[in-house]
Amino acid sequence: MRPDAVRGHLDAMLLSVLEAGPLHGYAIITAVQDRSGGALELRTGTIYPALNRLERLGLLRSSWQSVGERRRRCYELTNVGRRGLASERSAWQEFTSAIGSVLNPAASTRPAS
Amino acid sequence: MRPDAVRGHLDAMLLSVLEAGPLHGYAIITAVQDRSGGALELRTGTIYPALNRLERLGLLRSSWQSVGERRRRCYELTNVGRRGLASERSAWQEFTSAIGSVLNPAASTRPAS
DNA sequence: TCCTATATGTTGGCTGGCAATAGATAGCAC
DNA sequence: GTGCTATCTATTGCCAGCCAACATATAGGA
Repeated sequence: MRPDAVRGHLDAMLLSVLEAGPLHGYAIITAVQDRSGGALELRTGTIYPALNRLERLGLLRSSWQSVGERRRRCYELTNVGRRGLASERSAWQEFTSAIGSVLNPAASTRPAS
Repeated sequence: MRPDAVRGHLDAMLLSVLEAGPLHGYAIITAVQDRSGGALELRTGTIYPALNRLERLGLLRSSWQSVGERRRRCYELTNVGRRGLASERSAWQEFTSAIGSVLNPAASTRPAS
């Protein structure tokens, strides 16, 4: 998988892995990696700025937690974020449908060519 | 559809619309638009440099044709281009599969959460 | 005469993920 | 008790690659 393949679809993925409940940054990286079967390895320089941006936009909210001496910043969806996720999902559908129909046009639309 | 939605998938689409036979630049734009149901409107600043690059890489070959006083530059796939298209198609499958499984994880992989 | 469609091309700019870097805690193996 | 790895957060600057804007020309209809 090309490194910056997620370009344009990062927000959707971040919101999606947070749908089931709050996660901290490092856990988000491993969650995406797990869900994608190891295909997607997000970098810290990719997600931390993105998480900040999503929080600034009101799609996420964060809170610090302590585990021993460790500090974790946990992110969770807001209601705005939930609606954002829904629209990101439909945008993904439109996107794959559009590109997909160019790459593999349905035979029925080009009957005998 | 966001303007630069094709980012990273342009080559695949160009090779794909040329699979059935040679086309010139302007016809490629309308072909992509038609196949995508109007969702994708490529710009000249997008495809002409891309076509040149693909020719330089040996995936395409071009030839000038005249229609009256008009000059058209027709592009067609080389054998290298045909193999390139095949690998672009499988890359597209892997890509949609990876992102898709993050956006909509199969219920079976998270049985009762 | 003007507008639109057809046709090809270039230039500069911007977006956004990434590589590189930085630094801290924690646990295990040796 | 020393390294190595995993866990955890964060910033900076780069650059690939598509796009907007621009430039140019033929052709045909209103």
